[in-house]
Amino acid sequence: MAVRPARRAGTSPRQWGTTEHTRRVFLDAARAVFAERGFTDASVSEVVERADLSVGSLYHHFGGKSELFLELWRDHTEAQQELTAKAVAAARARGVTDPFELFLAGSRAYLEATWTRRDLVALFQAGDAPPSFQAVQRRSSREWIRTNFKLLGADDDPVHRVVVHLLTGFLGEARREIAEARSRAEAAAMVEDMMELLAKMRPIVMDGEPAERPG
Amino acid sequence: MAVRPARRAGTSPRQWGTTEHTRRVFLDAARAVFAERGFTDASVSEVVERADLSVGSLYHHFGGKSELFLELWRDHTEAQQELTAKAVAAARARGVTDPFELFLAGSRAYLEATWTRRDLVALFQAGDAPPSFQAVQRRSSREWIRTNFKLLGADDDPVHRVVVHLLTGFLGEARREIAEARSRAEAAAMVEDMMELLAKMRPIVMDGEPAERPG
DNA sequence: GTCTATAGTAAGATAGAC
DNA sequence: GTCTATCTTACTATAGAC
Repeated sequence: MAVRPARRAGTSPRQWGTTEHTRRVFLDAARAVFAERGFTDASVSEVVERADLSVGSLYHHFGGKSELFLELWRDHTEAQQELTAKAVAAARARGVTDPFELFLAGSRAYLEATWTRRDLVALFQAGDAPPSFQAVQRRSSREWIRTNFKLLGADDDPVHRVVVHLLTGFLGEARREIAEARSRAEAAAMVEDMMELLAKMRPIVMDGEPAERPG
Repeated sequence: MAVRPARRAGTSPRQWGTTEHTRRVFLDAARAVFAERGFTDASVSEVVERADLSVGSLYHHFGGKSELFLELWRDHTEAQQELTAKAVAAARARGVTDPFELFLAGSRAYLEATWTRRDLVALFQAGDAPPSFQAVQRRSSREWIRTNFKLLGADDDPVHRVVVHLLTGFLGEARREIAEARSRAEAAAMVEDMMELLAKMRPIVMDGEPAERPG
């Protein structure tokens, strides 16, 4: 933890934080405020107050309330996607080749990561967000499914889009439920239930392709 | 169509609209404005202007922007639910008893109704809505599935909730796609594709129960 | 009971000094 | 890069005519 530069010290020469540090402080404050109040009811002033910085600085770094929210989301999803991609790579290294099995491995990692970040999961799944958010999220998850799991080819027709939505919707809603568990153990049990359900979706997703025989 | 009472006519005695009429005028204006701009970017003033009424009147009848939006949604969903319930009743009258088949019959009617109301479907599916909306919508669709289709019993555990979400999410997303079709014919074709996909969800929804034999 | 006009308030956004 | 002071917009509330 870096110590925040002293402020309001008239005697010492003014010290400024680095851009990276300031952004981090703003994002941490935003996480707390948005998680507590949701997007609409959160005020820029409260974030500023909590960060012990100024409105102008926030606008300098982010451009506004919506952009701050989106930045928080980007941070969060990047971490999640990295985690999932690693799990898929690990499964592949163990010799798994069936695409749906790889998808399941990634999904498990994704669901298991929910509990430790449950405040953010609940926030982004709650639906209270800037106007553009749902569209951004939709684009992002479509891309994510495509690049990580390569299950649905490059087709971009309505039915394929709905299948992708079905998967991301399922995972999102499962996370929402897991985020509300009362203990880490309960959350772990819910992951197992959800994985069982997800496994049943093979015929919908794979659309007639037979499962590969193991080893 | 009732003729709106003349306004700004200094000579004739002032005529007022009835509450019912005024509400209707506001709701029609709100439909146009919200459909064009979404919830956040729509302004109360623009709705008032389009309705050719006053801000105070709007607040008198609805209480605010969010409530106006919710009222519009209620209007819309009530109509949809009635339509769906009728289709299920009709199927039952034809002798259909398999619960999943009844569910399919209702879903078909629901999807087929999309095209003529595509502005509202797109609006409510877009995700730009007052803070409380997603929660309201979630509660409503859960109840709707439960009362109309009686497929999932009274269980209220996480897995069942996710299955319900899977169904409503699927139907909602399917509608979003259908609403964007370029012609009524294209929309009709998409309904068929979506119904085919939905039929594949039987094993997930029915959870092991065998299908009934026809006849 | 219904409507108009107008004032109040809150919060997002910006300008410009340091 | 940071901050304060200020602007602007739009939701909200109310007084009072008809």
